[in-house]
Amino acid sequence: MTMEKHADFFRDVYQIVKLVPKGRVTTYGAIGEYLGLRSSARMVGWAMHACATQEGVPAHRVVNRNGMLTGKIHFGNPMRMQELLEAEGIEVKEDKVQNFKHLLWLPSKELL
DNA sequence: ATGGTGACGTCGG
DNA sequence: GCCGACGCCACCA
Repeated sequence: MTMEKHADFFRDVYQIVKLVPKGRVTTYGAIGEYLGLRSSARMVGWAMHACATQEGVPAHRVVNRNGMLTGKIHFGNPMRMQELLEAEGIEVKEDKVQNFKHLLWLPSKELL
């Protein structure tokens, strides 16, 4: 029942995350806004938590609106998220994506 | 039922 | 620019 609703919600979120280009990042709020969830970015975070270890979803490309790696804790190893980003050429310093503004990928703009 | 918590964000001060 | 309040909504004790 509600599980199906959640499943739909998860699918929507994951689908967008999968569209984030390698070497770019997006935010919880941007995803929520694109899905018409107004400003319940928390739900996006909740969805991401549900897929934390799942394959095929580049969860490391989702950061908060300041470009900070607030979800690093949920990657098993706290360093994992940063490593994944750096492996894509993204520079991370003090848990913050450098040049964040330039790397930001907004579904509402770049997606048709 | 209720209050606290959280991968968040906006607004005031 | 930092801090607190508030809005958000699912989850958990």
